[in-house]
Amino acid sequence: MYPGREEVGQRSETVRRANLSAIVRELHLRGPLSRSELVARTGLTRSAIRALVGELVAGELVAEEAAVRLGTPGRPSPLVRLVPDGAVVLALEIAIDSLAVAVVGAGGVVHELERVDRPRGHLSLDEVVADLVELAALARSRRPAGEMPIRVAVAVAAIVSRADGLVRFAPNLGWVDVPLGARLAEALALPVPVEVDNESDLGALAEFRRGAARGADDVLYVHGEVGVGGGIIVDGRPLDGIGGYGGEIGHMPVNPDGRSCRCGSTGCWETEVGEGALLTRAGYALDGGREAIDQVLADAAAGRPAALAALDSVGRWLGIGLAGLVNILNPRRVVLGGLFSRIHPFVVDRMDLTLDHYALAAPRRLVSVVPSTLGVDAPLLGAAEMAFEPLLDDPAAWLGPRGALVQLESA
Amino acid sequence: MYPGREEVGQRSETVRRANLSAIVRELHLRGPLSRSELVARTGLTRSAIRALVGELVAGELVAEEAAVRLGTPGRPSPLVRLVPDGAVVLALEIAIDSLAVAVVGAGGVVHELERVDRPRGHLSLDEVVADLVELAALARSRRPAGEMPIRVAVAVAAIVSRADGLVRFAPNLGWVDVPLGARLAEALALPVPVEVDNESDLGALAEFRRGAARGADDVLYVHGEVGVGGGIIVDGRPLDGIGGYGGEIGHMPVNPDGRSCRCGSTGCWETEVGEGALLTRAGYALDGGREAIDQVLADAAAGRPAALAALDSVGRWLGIGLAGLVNILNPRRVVLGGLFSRIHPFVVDRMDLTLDHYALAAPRRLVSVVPSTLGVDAPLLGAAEMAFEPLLDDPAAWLGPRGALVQLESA
DNA sequence: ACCGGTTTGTGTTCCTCTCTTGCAAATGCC
DNA sequence: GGCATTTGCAAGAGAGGAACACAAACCGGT
Repeated sequence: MYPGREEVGQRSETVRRANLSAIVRELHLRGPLSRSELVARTGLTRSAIRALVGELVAGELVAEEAAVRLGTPGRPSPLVRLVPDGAVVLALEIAIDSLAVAVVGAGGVVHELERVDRPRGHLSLDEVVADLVELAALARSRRPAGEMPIRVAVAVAAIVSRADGLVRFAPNLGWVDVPLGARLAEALALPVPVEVDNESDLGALAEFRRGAARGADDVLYVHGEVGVGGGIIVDGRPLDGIGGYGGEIGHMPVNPDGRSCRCGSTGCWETEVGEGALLTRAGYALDGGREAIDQVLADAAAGRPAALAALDSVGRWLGIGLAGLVNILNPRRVVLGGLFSRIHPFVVDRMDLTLDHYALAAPRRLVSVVPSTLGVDAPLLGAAEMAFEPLLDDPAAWLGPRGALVQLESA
Repeated sequence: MYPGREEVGQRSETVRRANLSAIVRELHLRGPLSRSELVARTGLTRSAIRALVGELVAGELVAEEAAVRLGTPGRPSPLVRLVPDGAVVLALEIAIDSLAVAVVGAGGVVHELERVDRPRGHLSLDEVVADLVELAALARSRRPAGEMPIRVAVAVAAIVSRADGLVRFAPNLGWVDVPLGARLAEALALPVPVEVDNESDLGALAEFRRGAARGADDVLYVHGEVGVGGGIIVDGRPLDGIGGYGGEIGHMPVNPDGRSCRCGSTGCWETEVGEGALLTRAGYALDGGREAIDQVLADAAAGRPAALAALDSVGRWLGIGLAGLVNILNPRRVVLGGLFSRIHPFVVDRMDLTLDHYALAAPRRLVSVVPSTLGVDAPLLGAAEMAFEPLLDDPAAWLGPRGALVQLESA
């Protein structure tokens, strides 16, 4: 129903492609499955599954193992699993306080993960790119020689134009209209595309696929750091918007006569729930970074009134903002990431009560607000998930003629 | 990419179904097309198009006409068009001030349209259903005897649970948890399903398909009446949310310490931009209905300060609310419907300026805010569009064996 | 402990569905 | 009349479905 763009005609090859895609996607998302489970999941016949899996096995993307006996009657069905080294991606992240890189294999296996602290403040594109390239080299050096990721993806704390890999606005880095994707592609010198996306959008994807929002088709991921970012999943698909700028929930006006925001607007949500709001209300200096937040949490745990009051206020404004978003989006699950995940125990009561008041009853009843399960790595893992999309979408393009995994040129 | 639910396996029939659907959908959305244009649009071969169109012609859903000569060289291509009487739907609307019914033919041809004023205030379900049935009978009486709509859809100013046709909350009608769909189906006594949806969601669909948002894949429709409703299109698909309650933008908190809202919350957007806010600020009584609004607009046209100030305030709050929505959704187009369409000339400047301040630069640049082109009929026409979906989705199910248009039982 | 019956699943062959390819004919502008 | 475009038709290729035989494990009775 309601296809987005021009529906192009289908042909026999389309069917095969869609079916291969369905199998690989199931394996990627749910882990190893027996052939008969694949039959049940896809609705295809044994013959078809057999042929399709055979093709994937020949292409060394998946492997079949001896049947596991699980107490069920009948002939055991061979287990089909993605081979973790069959296809890997390189995921990068530029966060406020750290840089990270990961090599992730098909099925979501994290082969390598490196995260290093990063001083806050403005750094040049060159510096950041150089650091990332070094990290990537380190991670890749521990992998089999000659291993080539099928794609590279970067999560960055910024407003990003996905189509061209341009960082539009990154106040924490001091970047405006910076060609991150192109520069990184050049510096990495890998013969594969480099994609760039917002860290909150990718955090949403990761929590949706492998975290706290698994199984929910409508998801809102709210990422608190210095600013507040959001990632939205609608009916299983990321909400990107026309320019890929969707999900900038931190700049939703909730208090139009309130404080001015670094985006130039006034009363944005992040001026009430961001790191700065918490620190200011708790009586700390703004430039304390993570240590200051740690201090606030320690104070709160110790029962100090200033910290508790600050957290209470953040909890209230969290509830107010989420109420609006719940009314607009009617999600099944809201996942709190970053700062919000850390303060969750201290704010949950106030937040829930506020949500009860400000949200409509019907959508409120259906939503659950939970902290992130992937923690700081959510955006990084989301980048990996995004990087796998082309493979999941068209596995045949990655199956070499004689079983070698090669990348075919595609439009 | 990113399929929402379990991707079911595809088979040959799936291909045919998808291709038939693509053809019918193109014809429905773009109007008559030559066979060769269909070839270009779908990417299928002439032979395939020939066979598919032939099947549709045999089923009397489409007709082929003599080629039009348009000065192009080559053999002229026959024009394929949906026959307007081939499949029709019955669309109904329960608005604040009126009831309406339409009989719409494939391709969006409005055969009949009746709208009658309705007194404001609480009416029982029985009364409303009886009125609608009467209106429907009137409209259908002017149509060929024996004509049977393929589906019925109702737009209603309420929070609706689409899945079961339940009206959850309709403050203007005084309804809570009312089984509108079931009762209407019973009273109409037509052997076809009756669907119920929110009038703003359907207005969005209509403006997206045939109105001011045509060609834009990411759309926000904002409907002002007593309350404020919204309809959201994301990448060409309606944003329903998990319970179908999505798009309730009227209850987004924009002024959490402001007035209390009839939904039970405080500072909802509609308390600042709804009809009540406008009337109150302009110094009129709240129960004036449409006449009072007319008076405010007349006053404004005459330059009376109170009316101008009230409109200015509404314009400002419109800009504030839209800024949040633009940041969250990054739409290509925002369509103002209902009350907002009427006051648009008076508020556009203030609204645009406010939007400039409160919205992020990147998404702001890409969006255009325009008044509705379908006016009061947008929700009604949206209901028709929704009612046509099953046909567009699977035309074969509506092609009888010998060319008669019959509805097949489907899961 | 043994031994068929039952259940579940595989392998293989042939069939059907659907679109593509290739060639010849038709049509209308220049 | 030449050329470009499109149609119509018949043969061909790709892909999954259906049916049958067989294999492997569980289950219960003896």
